[in-house]
Formats: sequence, C-alpha cells, structure tokens
Amino acid sequence: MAGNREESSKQREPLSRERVLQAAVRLADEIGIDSLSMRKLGQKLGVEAMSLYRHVANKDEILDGIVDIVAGEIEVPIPGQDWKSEMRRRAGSAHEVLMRHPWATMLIVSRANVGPAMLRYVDATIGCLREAGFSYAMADYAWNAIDSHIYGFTLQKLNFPFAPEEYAEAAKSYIDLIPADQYPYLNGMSHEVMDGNHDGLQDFYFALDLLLDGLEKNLETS
Amino acid sequence: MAGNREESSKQREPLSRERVLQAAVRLADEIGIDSLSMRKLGQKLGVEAMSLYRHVANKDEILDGIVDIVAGEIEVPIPGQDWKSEMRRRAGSAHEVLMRHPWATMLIVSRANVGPAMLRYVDATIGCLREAGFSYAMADYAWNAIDSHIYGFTLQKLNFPFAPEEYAEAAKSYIDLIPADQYPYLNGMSHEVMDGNHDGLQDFYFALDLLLDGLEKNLETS
DNA sequence: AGCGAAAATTTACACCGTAAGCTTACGCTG
DNA sequence: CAGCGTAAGCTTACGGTGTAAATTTTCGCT
Repeated sequence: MAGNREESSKQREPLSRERVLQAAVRLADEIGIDSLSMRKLGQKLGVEAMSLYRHVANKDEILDGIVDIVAGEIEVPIPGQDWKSEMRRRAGSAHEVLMRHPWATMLIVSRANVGPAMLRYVDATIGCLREAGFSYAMADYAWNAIDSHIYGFTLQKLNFPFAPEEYAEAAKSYIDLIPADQYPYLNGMSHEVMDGNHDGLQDFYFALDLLLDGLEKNLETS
Repeated sequence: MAGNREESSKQREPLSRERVLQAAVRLADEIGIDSLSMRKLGQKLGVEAMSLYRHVANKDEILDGIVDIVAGEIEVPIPGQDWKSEMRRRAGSAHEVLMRHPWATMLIVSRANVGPAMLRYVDATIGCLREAGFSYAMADYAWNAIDSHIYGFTLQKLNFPFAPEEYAEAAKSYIDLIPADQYPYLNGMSHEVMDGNHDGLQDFYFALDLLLDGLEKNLETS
C-alpha cells in the first residue's frame, strides 16, 4: 500500500476550521444547540474533543462561526431595486433560513454577530433602504422594526408546541386546564380551535406588511 | 434561650417553593441566567443545593416558576376599554418588565409558559381585542404581531453592546473593521453615529404604533 | 532516513444537574 | 415532658460539560 495520500480514502480527511464549523451546523440541526458539545462534535468528526481546539479557539468561536454560516444562507436585498419588495424578500428568506436552523435565532439575538456574511447582510439591508430615500436614522429604525418582527415571529413559531394538524386535538386535551370562569377568552379561543373555526396558523407576512406599509407612508411624508 | 420559635431570629427561616423562586429571580437578575446554578442558589439561601429539591422538582420547574413571577409583573390590558391604548400600555409594560429581568425574554420564547400569571396575561390580551370587535382569529393574529415586536425588539435592545453615550466613541474604534469599499452603507451609518448625527436610539413605540395603526385599519374594514 | 513542526491525544480540573441514602429537626400525641 | 413519625436538609456519588497543560503521533521536507 504505497500510500498515495490523494487516493487512499481510508485515511480520514484532515480537520480544518471550515470542516469543524460545517459539522457543527449539521450536528446542531440534528440534536439541537443545547446538546451540541465539543465531545459530540469531535465524535461526529472521528476525532477527540481536544483536537478541535487546534482549529478553533473555543466553543464561543464555533457558535460565532455557525451563526455566520447561517447568515450566509439568507438572500440579501439589492440596493436600487424596489425597496419594499426587496425588504419583503429579505425578511421572508431570513425567516425561512431561521426555521431551517431552529437554534440560530437564539444565538443571533444573544451574540455580537460581526462575521463577514452578517456584515454583508446588514450592509445590503441599510443600502437598500438608503437608496430608496430613507435617511440613515430612518433606515436604522426601519431595519430594527423589520428585524424585531423576524426574530420575534420566528421564535414564537419555533416555540409553538403543536403541529398545525394536531392543534385542534391538543386543544381538546388541555381545555380543562383553562376553565371558562377563570380564563373566559382563552377558553373561547380554544373552543374556536377545537371546533375547526380557527386553525391558529400565523402568517409571517401579515405583520410584516403592516410594518412595510407604515414605513412607506412614513417615507412619503418626509 | 428557651427557644420560642417565633422570636428566635437566629434560626433561619425555613425554605419554601416561594422563597426559592423569589431568590432565583433576584439571583438571575444579579448574575444572569446562564450563571444561575442550583449550588449558587442554595448558597444564596444558606442551604445545600440538594435541599432545594425538597421544594421544586428540578431546575426546569424553577425556570418555569421565575418566568411566571415575571409575567405577574406585567400590566394587564382591561377588556372593554379603548383597545389601542390598552394594548399599547400592555406592550410598553411588558417591554419595561423584560428589560428589568434581562434573562426573562429568552426563557419565555423557549418554554411552554402555562403558569397562572401568564394565562391571566394572555386571557386579558385576547379579551381586550375581542371586546373591541376583533374575531378570535384576528385577535390571534394581532396578539402574535404585537408579541413578535415585544420579544424581537427587547432581545435586540438587550443584545446591543454599547450604552447610548458610548456609542459614538465605540463607532470610532470599530470603523476600521468595516471599510467603505467593502461595506459602504454600514460604514456610512457608522460615520453618522461618530459625527453625532444619529444616536442609534431605538424607540419601542415606533414599530408598535405602525402595527397598531395597521391593525386599526384592518379592524375598520371588516 | 531523519528531523522539525503540526496535529491529535491523554490526562486532569472545576463546574453542572440530580439520584440515592442518611442525618437532623420539628410537631404532635400520650 | 418523653418519644415517635415525618418532613427537611445534608452527604456522597455519577455522568456530563468546557478547556488548560503535557504528551504522543503524524506529516512534509530535506
């Protein structure tokens, strides 16, 4: 076995920062961010936990890294194009990506996020608003408003405990815990769900369009 | 020292679920939720960690408990009163309470939250919208939209790394990391901050009022 | 072939939540 | 007041965490 390194596939591929981060994203998708440990990540890569430290400084750097990988998956708005549809597309893409990586939103809203993909994403967002005529300050307010909706809506949706098709059935099982005399309105809404009059499905674009329409009016009157 | 139990204050007060939860809230406020451990909480109460388990089943139950304590601090809207100002007051109070307990929002958006204070809070919210003429479904959408803003805005504000008065100075120190040729708009906005033309302060009621106005229009045309 | 550097591993430590079993303290009854 | 039963608190232990330090293995190159 004259070991030609290129051909021998029994030899495991060497580690690298990129391979570590990619594996971390996949593992977090599979088992959740709370269960992701250095030891499990090492195991996934066929390596001891401490070997990872040759390629990343610590676990925090891994978390920063996988957030930036996720940020890189989001469709960026194009400055100069119609701002409303671009911001709408950006928001929808962000929501979709964050639903694909259910652990990512929590990390984003609790870390610095200064990776290159995140900076590019933010720069394009501000740029799209600026080119549409927003001042820097108004662009900041608009960006903050839209991102509040993206993060808040996504977190609530991820935290909702029932699948849409189970919801009516689930309501029947917990209705006794919210008696009408103590919680009349919560009880009433649950009955609407039980009776099939309300499916409880939330539309990401409902509140988003309220915000965009309001921002548009704000832009016109300035 | 004829030990009259009522008078002897050298004897430590016995533990109770209530005392454990109150101490947990204070400790989380002081050292953050990530640093809150059973051992530290025990220490704070002059007790060993394992003694806590006599009064709570496990740490998860403590987290559920302190979330409900926080929920109990939020001003509840009054069904029948003007829905817009009630919902505005509710949202502002929630934001204020969540800023007082910086760890709470994360817990709320990642747990079931079926404690009595939270149920009461939710019931009053739905009730306020229902009495104003919203259908159950529309009340659900409106509630979700407003709460998305509350959680998203609060998390972003808590995660912002600079105090308002440091912001301009901080921008000067990181401006080199976002060169104009790579991130033109982010660079431009930072210059606005550095030059004192934009303070970066976000107003909770800016996006909230966009939502409430949009919801009002939605209510009128139905 | 052998050497220097890079990569990977081993061992160890302080911390975490909590299960199981033990000891202490209390409240009540005789 | 004695004594007993139970509740409250404590000790010990286990498997998990991130990671510092020291060691061994592997690789690339002369």
